[in-house]
Amino acid sequence: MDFEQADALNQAIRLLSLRHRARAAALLVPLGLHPGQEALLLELARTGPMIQAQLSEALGCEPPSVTLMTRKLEAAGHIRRAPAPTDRRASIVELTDSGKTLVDQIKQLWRALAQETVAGLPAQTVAELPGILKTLAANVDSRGGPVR
Amino acid sequence: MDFEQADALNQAIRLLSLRHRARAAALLVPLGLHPGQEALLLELARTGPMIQAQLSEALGCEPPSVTLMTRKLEAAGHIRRAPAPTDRRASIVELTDSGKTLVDQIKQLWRALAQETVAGLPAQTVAELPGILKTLAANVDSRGGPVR
DNA sequence: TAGCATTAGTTATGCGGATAACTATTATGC
DNA sequence: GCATAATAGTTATCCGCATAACTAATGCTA
Repeated sequence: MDFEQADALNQAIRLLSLRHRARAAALLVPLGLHPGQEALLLELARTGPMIQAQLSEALGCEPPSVTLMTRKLEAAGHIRRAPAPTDRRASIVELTDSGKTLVDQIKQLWRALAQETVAGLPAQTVAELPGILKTLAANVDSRGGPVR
Repeated sequence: MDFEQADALNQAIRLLSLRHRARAAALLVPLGLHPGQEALLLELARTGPMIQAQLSEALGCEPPSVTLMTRKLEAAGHIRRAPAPTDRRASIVELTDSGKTLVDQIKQLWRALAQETVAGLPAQTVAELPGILKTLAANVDSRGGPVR
């Protein structure tokens, strides 16, 4: 692969990242959320209460990031952190009622964003897209990827 | 589109963003660069000297971000900022010799990253990918996009 | 059981990127 | 020609996410 192709790909990924995040941010403003927080709330809605280490793994970000995000979401009243009964190091994170109603709103925005994102693409491409993107993400996964 | 599909897509985009950026960061460490800075240097290499407003437009980020990045890259000796002769508000940014040699190294990393990213995908998919990603990015472009 | 490695979480710090508010300069319309 | 709008850039502040360094608790093993 020559540099032109490589650059086109890397640049496209970078630009998509910026734009998709910016668009998500704009949609989340009415909910008082910042991009990244919606992923945490959706993960809790998907999987149920879990400890921060699991959140960190599920979200694909590092523990310190989870610490700060959970702190802010807790301050906003959307989640609750309770000490884990079996492990005094861990704290269990769960949605509050406020968080649950927020998740419903996020889900609607999420559908709108996805639809907007794939506008104008053939249905087959749209259907294949999540799989392709997951492959790409797995390929560059620093942990467990092609390196380690 | 139902929520499951929308969520799969948005989640895949978010994860790819994180992973691709993290992998780029790891590759750039030996060069003493942080992710995002390589894009600025590559843009200067592509287009030649330009003012910060043009950089902001080309990189798809806001002027304050360019201010900080150029300041750090200038402190590192990779770029130079000179007052524009025709417009006393603007400053022209250009690569130094150090920056030019750095760009050559970045280009190699860039090819390696792109190749690593698309590993295992059929050639046709790889060929179509930049176009697809650009379409996605354009679809969610907040400025000039489907909204304004 | 004593010692040590592992794990959960936090704090400190740094960068990219965003918005808001501001200054300085250039362009435009009357 | 002058007042006003538009543009280039900076500063301040916020958030996500990262690494490094640390504490506290758990698990394992000799």
